[in-house]
Amino acid sequence: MADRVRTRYAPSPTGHLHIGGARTALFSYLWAKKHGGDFIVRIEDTDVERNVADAEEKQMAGLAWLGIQWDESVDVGGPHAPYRSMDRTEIYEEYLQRLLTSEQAYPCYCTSEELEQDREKQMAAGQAPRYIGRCRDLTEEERAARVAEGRQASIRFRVPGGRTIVVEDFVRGNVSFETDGLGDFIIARPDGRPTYNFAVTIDDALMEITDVVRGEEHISNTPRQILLYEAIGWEAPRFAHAPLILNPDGKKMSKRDESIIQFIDQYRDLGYLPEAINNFIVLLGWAPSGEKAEEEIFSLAELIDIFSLDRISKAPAVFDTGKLKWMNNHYIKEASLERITELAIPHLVKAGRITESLSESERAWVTRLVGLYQEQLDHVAQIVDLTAFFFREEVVHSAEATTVLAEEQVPIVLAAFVEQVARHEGELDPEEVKKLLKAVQKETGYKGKQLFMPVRAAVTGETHGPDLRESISLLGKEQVTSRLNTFLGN
RNA sequence: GGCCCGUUGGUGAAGCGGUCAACACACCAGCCUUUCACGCUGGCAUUCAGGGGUUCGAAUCCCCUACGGGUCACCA
Repeated sequence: MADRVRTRYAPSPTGHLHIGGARTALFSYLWAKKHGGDFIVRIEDTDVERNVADAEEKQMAGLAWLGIQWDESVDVGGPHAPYRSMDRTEIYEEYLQRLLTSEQAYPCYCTSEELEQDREKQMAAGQAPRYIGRCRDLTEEERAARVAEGRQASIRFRVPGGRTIVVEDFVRGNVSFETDGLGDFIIARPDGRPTYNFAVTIDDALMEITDVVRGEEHISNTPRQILLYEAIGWEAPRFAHAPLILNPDGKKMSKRDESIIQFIDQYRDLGYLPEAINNFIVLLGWAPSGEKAEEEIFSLAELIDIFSLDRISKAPAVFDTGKLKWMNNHYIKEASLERITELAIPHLVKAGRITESLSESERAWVTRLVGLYQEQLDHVAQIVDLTAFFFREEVVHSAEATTVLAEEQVPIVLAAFVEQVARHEGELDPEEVKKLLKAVQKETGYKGKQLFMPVRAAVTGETHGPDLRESISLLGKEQVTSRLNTFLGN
């Protein structure tokens, strides 16, 4: 086996990049990079019926967005091309023939109906459903007879009986399986296309993958693959099976599950940051050790340094949406205002708040607007609702605002403020607003909440909100004046 | 049903024979602040699914039970 660590992420092109897939890819990537090795993305498209047209691009785009860079794949090529299973059929064919010739595999003529019946019988009898071996020891004549009947042959691997296969797993330690519980499994369909277990074994071996990282659902496939490696005379790679990811209810995440956003591009579209997603996802079933155990904010570079497969947990990981929000907010606060603004603009455009092409001053205005909310955003899309009052034609007063505005000093304070604003020349920058408010205070004698709350309530319609001076400044002289006058009935 | 695996607070999670059982999210209280948000400070498991054992000593090792999960496809 090559010394250089090589890992791979091998999705089937059936949909967008999923949380679970992203985690598997991340783990694989981190492990390879930690050892200065290679990370490969291979497309496992042997189930042609299920393949979805642009799923391959979607998967790769998702990885690219996360910053998970591959060294070899369908787009950049590499020394072990091609990287798409269905482009490798002649390779599988070669090994299939080899197994057939050595009688380690044999043609099976059973129909789906027959197999289904077998299964039902076994289930009814309380037995484990597995292939009963009807075609296992057919003579040449018997085979010829089935072919003459017009039956099609799939190819089964002849599982040796009475053996114990030990899977050496980074996370689970040694897990053993009895071959007697396996049953001969199909490695190629009647049309010659390999099944997953066969293709994955051939591909991993030929691509010199040293460490296979994948989800727990694959662990029971592993003994089959080990048997295949053995039959062909290859050394098996090391394995690491990551635990399942459960939804917040502690149930297995299903594709239809609506309690949780499952696809990476959905997070991207909502304004989650890739570094937050990576950081959150890596903690799904993995935890750092030693002094790093008390930390949980990690950059990709840092993760490459501290990640280790044997720190992956055996217990399922629960997707904690509250934690994700907190983490994304953390990264949003850390990001530059320019970057967050850039992400916010499309949302504001889509909501009809601003136009697509912004003049320099408009852009500066939007930047300040976003800056007002940057620290409280869980995800950037929230900017639309948060900034609603800036764009409304008429101020809508909340119940609390109405209460505040009923106080007796309100008309006096507001009238004084309108007057101050009207008398002011030039732009209303925050410092100016501060001075005007101060002047109102001197003039009317009202200060603190009695002064600020009426102004806030009348201008924004809310009793809560971001910095008042900046808000008023952003609203501009005209808007503030008209809103105030409307309220005062002028 | 067979075979594999898991089970620490409201939640995520560290812990690998001797700790007052980390840390974080959430929550509560206080501070900061014109409000909200942010931030800061403090509080929050006498107990590690339950029951047996091993040991001077167990969340940590062994066994049983319960619960949860994976898998037994011509899907990956």
